[in-house]
Amino acid sequence: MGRGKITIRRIDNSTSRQVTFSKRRNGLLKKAKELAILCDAEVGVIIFSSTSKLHDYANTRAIGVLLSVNSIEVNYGRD
Amino acid sequence: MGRGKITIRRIDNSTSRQVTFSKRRNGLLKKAKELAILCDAEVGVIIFSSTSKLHDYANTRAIGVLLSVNSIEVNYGRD
DNA sequence: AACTATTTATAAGA
DNA sequence: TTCTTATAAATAGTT
Repeated sequence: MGRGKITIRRIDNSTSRQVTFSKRRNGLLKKAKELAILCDAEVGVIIFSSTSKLHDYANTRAIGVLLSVNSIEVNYGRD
Repeated sequence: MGRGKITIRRIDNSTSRQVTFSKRRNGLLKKAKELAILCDAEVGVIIFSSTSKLHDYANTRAIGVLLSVNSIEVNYGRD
């Protein structure tokens, strides 16, 4: 979707890769939130950029907790 | 996107909600995979439907491990 | 950081 | 419930 069609393979140009990362990250998080609301689901998204930096997460208690520390005993689910 | 515009709020009709869930779940996972490949990122998506059933996850070792059990000591990150 | 031509996702309908 | 299609939304390339 855009001025041209692309193939899904690693973007070599670092600048383009960063721009695309930023755009698509936002799009993914938006869709995750929409799915959660529309369908009453719990949806979690975590994204590490290629530099291992955590960029974002959305909507699920357990994931939020999980990401706030590096090593933790977790219990997954809704109850 | 579709025959009509919708507002983002919980879909009351159970059947419609299920249909939308199925469609959007697939869309979200596809976009997650694309982001991971295009931008060389690690992207994880987990989705619990409203009945607490795990539906899917995509692309990140730690999440895969995490979801395979219910309670586990995890170490998050890329190394 | 905005714009817009196109592609892609998807809401309804069949 | 799987397939179709009109339309909304995301986004690739541009400015």
